[in-house]
Amino acid sequence: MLDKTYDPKEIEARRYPEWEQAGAFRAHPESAKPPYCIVIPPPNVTGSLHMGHALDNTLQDVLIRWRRMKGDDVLWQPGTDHAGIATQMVVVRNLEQEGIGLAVEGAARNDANKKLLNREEFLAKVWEWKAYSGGTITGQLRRLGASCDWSRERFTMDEGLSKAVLKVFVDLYKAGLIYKDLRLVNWDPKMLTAISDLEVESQEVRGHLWYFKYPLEGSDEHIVVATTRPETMLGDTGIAVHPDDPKWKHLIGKHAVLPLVGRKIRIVADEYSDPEKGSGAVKITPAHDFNDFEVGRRHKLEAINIFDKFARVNENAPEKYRGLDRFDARKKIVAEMEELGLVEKIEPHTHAVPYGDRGGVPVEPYLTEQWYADAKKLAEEPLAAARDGRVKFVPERGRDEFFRWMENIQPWCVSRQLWWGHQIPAWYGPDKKVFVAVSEDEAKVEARAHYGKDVALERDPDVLDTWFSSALWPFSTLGWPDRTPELAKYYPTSVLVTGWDILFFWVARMMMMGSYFMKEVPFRTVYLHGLVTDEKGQKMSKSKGNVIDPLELIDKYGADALRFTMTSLAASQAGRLRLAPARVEGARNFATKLWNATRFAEMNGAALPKGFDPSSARLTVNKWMLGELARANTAIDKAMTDFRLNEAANTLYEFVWGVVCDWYVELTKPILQGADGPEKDETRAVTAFVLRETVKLMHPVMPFITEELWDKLGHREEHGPLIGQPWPVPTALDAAADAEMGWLVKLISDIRSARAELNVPAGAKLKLLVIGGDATTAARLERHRAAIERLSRIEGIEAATAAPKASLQIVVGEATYALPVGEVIDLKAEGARLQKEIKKLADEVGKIDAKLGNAAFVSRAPEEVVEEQRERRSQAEQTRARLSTALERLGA
RNA sequence: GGGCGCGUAGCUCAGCGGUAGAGCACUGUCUUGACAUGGCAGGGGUCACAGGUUCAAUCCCUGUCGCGCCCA
Repeated sequence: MLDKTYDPKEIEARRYPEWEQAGAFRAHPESAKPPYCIVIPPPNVTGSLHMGHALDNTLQDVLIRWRRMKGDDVLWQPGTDHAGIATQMVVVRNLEQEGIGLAVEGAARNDANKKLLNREEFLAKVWEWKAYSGGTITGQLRRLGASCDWSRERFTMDEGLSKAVLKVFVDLYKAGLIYKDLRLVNWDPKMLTAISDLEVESQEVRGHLWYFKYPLEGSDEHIVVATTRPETMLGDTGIAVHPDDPKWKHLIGKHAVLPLVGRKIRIVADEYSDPEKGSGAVKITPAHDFNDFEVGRRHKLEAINIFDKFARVNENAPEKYRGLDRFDARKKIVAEMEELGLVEKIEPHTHAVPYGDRGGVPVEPYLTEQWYADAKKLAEEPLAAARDGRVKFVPERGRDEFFRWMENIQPWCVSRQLWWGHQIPAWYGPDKKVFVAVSEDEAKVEARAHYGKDVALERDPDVLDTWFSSALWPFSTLGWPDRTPELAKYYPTSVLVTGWDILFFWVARMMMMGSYFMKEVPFRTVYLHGLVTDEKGQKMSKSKGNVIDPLELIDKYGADALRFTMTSLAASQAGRLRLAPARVEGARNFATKLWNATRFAEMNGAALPKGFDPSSARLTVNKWMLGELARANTAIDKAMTDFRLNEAANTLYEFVWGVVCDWYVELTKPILQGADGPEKDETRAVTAFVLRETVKLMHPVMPFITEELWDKLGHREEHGPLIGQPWPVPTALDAAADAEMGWLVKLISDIRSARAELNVPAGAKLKLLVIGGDATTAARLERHRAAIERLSRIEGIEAATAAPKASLQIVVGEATYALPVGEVIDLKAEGARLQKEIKKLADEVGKIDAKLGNAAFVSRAPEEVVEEQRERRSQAEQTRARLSTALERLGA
């Protein structure tokens, strides 16, 4: 006997290891079954599960478990990401707590008392941290129920994947698609590394626009430039004005003298300068602004780098500013310009400032040599694949977003000045000549060939962008560059499930690398979902204190409840998915409901006879139930196929609660609790059958409770665990049974409503008099007598010619039903109720008449629509007429 | 500034040419032998606003307003 309520804790803790140890999650590349593969978006190895993971991985697991039951050879490829910059940051922060710093060149100014680690020592600490916390997130994914093939778990820095990274870098270099270049890069002065365009977030900042007067050479005149960044004037090498600007065009070709520095700078004509903005004249600092860099190049202006890597003023500036932080330098410069009377005015000004997404400080455009990948070239094939449908996006507008990004893509800066990551396989000779090779030995061979002798080589200290290795994930995890059976069978993978937020970071780059190295896009479908936010639509963050921890929800309501909630949340077209914790509670209640329905079945001897054939059912209620099951089955398959997982969840909810529990269980109680015989046997069998199939249909969404019930129902003994069972195939529908049950449900509902509205005491048992019922109705009433009596609290059903005066009356189909209530009834209230019903129907008839009276409607609308309106009118009118009769009789 | 998405019941959201739906909340009622984490019944909506297309618009088109996201 099942317990009264479902207790997820113990069951979840037991079931998961059981599956895993039985190898239920294993892929079988050797099998003849068709492949279905999803690669997990690898979470940060040292991270922990948040709501985004819970959503993303629930959706993947639902698809995976469904396809597994459908008979595919399923591989859900798990693994973790070394997450270079994020992990390095965490470890650095941890070390700081212990008073340990990094021995980064030039950084020691605040670190006098600190113990400093060199690269090797630091990496040892990171690996230590990984060993300590690396299992956390995979353990939490297990708690969620994720059925990944853990025997194949990979890590972006494990040996095989590192080998893939090296090969990719070297191959792309040799193909000219990776190159080193000196250009402006987004520099994070806190993390002390270059970052890619994508890692820059612009934020609106309320700042100022300073109007500086730059004296003209050999004149008392000034030219006024407006800037949001006064400190960069130390690196100004020119001034740009619009060629047609009447205010300044006469100065083109002349020179100004840069205040505080004394440098002579040229005034150039360039359309970049907007006469409407600021003063119309722009100071040009080629080394510290992307636009200025372009202007500088057009006019051959010198690029003077005035900052060091900490964004402190360097030796290229006048001595008194050296060593100042950029913001201190700003203050000092503004003060001095004011003293010199060179500040014309200062306006408040709101503008976008680029921030590093990790370091959280404004990034500095910084002139350095970095490694770049030719993203434009690599994007060609993915773009073609998206255009011709080799890769599909769900929802479709993902494709447009993808185009928008890929068609305007810039070179991808792949080098990072970090220690944690894949060190770039490039070695430099004494003359800085670079040798790119998969190993130092091979680099040496190349160097020997070049120099004609052995020389000392020095390896490039930089590491690769984290996304470089995750871009290879769909094939590196399958064994590439080796030609493994896994690679042959599972690539391209079936679907990639991820959030909109990493469409460019990750999805686009996987498509680039996959297309290039595998000659085929890495997945057939990209399924994108929104971001989970709190109830108010606010992004969850520690600082706001609105973080909902999925593990707490699992503790409180069970993993299945969380999964159900995530699944029913999934389809929103909005970019954000607001999570109301009450929904999780509702999902927990749903699990309890299913549990109790099973408990009911168990208590009533539901059991599946060997070889039971559902098509042998004779009772209308059972035939109908089996039809409803088939309907749900079909709807769920359709929803899953279309990636409308919320619809699958809603279908399950409505089916289990609204159909099985509310109606089938109640309708069959008289049979199950009545006399023994074939009807009882059949109903017990159908109940057991329906529950067995229901548990299968629910398994992808709620794996734990369903596996438990499957076992408790005794199926495990015979067939093994539920996770490996074949998915149900819908059976045929029975239209006659549907019609009859529709009638029955309406009859019972109408009686219940009338009773409740007239405040007939719930316990009062009334007689049901049938007036004007035909033979079909008589037969139906007879067949369902017990159910009607029980569900609508009736005692006795009899035919009659007219309703007694004091009775409730309802109309269902061709018959009128009277429930004599004697003194209990308030005749006025019953009259009002009937009048309300009549008015509703009359309104409907009126509306339909208006439609049918419209010649354009009748002639232009499709025939079936017109016919349907006529049919509805006739039904409504008949019912209205009968209710009017009933009302008259009440008054009589 | 450019692009996209969203404004539907008190709240969170489905629906997206032809009877407006769910969950939660709310009201009444019921401790009936599966379940009070429940049953039964009910109230609540000019589907943001204004035009247009159509026989017919919550749904398609245009514009306005509000909110959000992405890109500059």
